Amino acid sequence: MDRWFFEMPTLELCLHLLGKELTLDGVGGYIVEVEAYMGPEDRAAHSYGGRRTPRTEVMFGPPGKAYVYTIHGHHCLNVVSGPEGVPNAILIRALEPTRGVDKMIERRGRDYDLTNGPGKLCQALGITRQHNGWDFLDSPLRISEGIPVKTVAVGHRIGIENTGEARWYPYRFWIDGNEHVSRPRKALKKIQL
DNA sequence: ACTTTGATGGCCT
DNA sequence: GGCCATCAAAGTT
Repeated sequence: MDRWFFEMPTLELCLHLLGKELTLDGVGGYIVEVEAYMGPEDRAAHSYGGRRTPRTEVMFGPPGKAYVYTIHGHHCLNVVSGPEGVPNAILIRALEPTRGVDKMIERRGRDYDLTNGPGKLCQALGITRQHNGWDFLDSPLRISEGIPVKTVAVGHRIGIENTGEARWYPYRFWIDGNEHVSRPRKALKKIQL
């Protein structure tokens, strides 16, 4: 990937992140599910209304960096999207494991359901708040070329029932038919790439 | 200093 | 499908 990759509009970047390989220190897999969080105008976003706090600060900076937050004792990884100053981010919700599976099994304490959820994949890869702000182009946390994607399914996002109309926004994207998607849902529509 | 709130996961029926 | 453990971050007093 190059710097331009992360300059794409957020929803477009979602499509292009699918199939890419995400790794930390040689452990990781193909990105198979993501969700967009569209900053100030998206009630489900941590940065809704331009809310700028120590937690959300990294989203106000340049795209291509990691935004890692904790919830319910778990960690979740986002790719900060642009344009710079607009606090958009893309939540990585699921991977298809490719590298370091033994390490993932050790960290997860089981040999199934290793990376089919935002908290699970962070545990499997060893991602914590210490990785907040890391650069995907210039750190051990990397996004690189992966596999071509034929069909992307689109649906509403998971776990944001208390956000009014925002819960229905079609901002969830996954590789159609992939076995590692966190919570199978019927697609609102499908996009052929 | 205290209270509320989840972009979850695991286990249950 | 539902319940709830759990804790950092943010909001409130």
